[in-house]
Amino acid sequence: MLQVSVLRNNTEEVKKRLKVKHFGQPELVDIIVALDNERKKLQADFDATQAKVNTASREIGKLMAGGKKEDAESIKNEVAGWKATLEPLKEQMAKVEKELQDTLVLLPNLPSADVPEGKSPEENVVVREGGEKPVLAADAVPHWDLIKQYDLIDFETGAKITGSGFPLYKGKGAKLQRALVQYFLNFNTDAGYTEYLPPFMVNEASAFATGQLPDKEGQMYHATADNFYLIPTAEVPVTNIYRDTILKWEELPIKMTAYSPCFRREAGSFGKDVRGLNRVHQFEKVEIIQIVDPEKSYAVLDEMVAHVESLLVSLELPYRILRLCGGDMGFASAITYDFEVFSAAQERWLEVSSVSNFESFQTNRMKCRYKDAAGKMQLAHSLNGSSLALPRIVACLLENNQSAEGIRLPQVLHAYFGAEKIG
RNA sequence: GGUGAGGUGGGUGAGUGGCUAAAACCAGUAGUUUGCUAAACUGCCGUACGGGUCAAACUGUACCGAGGGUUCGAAUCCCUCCCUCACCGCCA
Repeated sequence: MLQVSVLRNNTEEVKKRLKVKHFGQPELVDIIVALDNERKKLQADFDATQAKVNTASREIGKLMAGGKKEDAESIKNEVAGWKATLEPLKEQMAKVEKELQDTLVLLPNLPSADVPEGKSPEENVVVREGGEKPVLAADAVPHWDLIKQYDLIDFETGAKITGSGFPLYKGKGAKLQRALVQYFLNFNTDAGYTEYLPPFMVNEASAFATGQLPDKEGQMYHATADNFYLIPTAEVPVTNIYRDTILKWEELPIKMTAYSPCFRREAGSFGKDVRGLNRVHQFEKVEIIQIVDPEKSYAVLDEMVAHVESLLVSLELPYRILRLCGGDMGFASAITYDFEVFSAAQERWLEVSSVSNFESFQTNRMKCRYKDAAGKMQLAHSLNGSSLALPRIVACLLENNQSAEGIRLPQVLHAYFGAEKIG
């Protein structure tokens, strides 16, 4: 959520930047400022009258104590008159405030100055590529065939148990998941991130704070009996650790990592895009999250990008890093880098991580603040990234490393998996 | 799920209708003093939204789990809900 003060003081600049995100309702900015003006005016009126009531009430107390009952009664009558005017003011204020709030949450975060212009994924900018695309044998097959061949995942039974998009990992397939999660978590804790294992369902307040509500309600599974949402990413519960919190300056940066299953309804899409592990409703992911001093958030962003990159390098996968263009960015993000790995058998890039700086967009919703060196209250900045989402990593590991002798695993996984190859 | 107790500021904790934004203590912070691996004393020390100011000072309103209600006036009384703790039940 953007701060009204920002909209008020930089109205034109805000509209200009919203345009980079291809946001369709720039007029909301003016509406919000107008609503806020109205809010202020109403509050001034209300406060002045309430002050009179408070003063009179104290007076009544003194008069009663002094036994001057009649004087007290006459003031009471006066107070009753003021209070009558207070009621409609209060209602009006609540109405305007709600309208202001409801409108404010419709505005996406402003893209940072580094965000490239563009509307669609084709306009994302490739920042760099790394690793080497393997040259596969002529009979190389996509991961869904390899999964069958080595009996790693049973999609059909997963569909029977729950529905399509809920894979049932089996045998070495299941063990590979465990190995990857372990490896990723250790990689992150070695870099100074504190490990958490969060709840996998969250309440409404938490879903709102990180921006899933009201924007993406339909994308989450909703347990209506208790009004809980299944998390689409560990970002939601973990970032919410610091909801309604005032941090001390020295506590920053806060670095957290967490494994969680991720649940996504993701309606739409078809065909090749959704085959095998390309798109599923439940998948495993390890996430990294930081809450930092605003001055340092862009340096931290670079650090997180480098961290994820080194993780990919260690997996010996060909990858590329994209800077998303305005039109392809998420609602809450100020800048996003996507990581994609090359799936050699499908001959396409698959997204495996997304590292974003949210600046104060989430922390403003969450009321996550800190006291700076001068003792002044400031909103912290929040960032997060995947390190990494498993399904597509698995798809690429399988496809890129297939051979007549089985699937070779990168060195770093040997100890975790207990073998050097599958098959 | 049942019964009971309780939810007050960073922490402990007082406060059962007005003089309480809220005692006291601890922590924190600024300073004084003595001096030495620290002590003593003094001041300051919640948040939000307004007004005010270059910025302060100053000032208004709200907030004592959340939301309603009673009252001229509520942390304090009433109602609903949430949460925590204890015991019981059920259960991995």
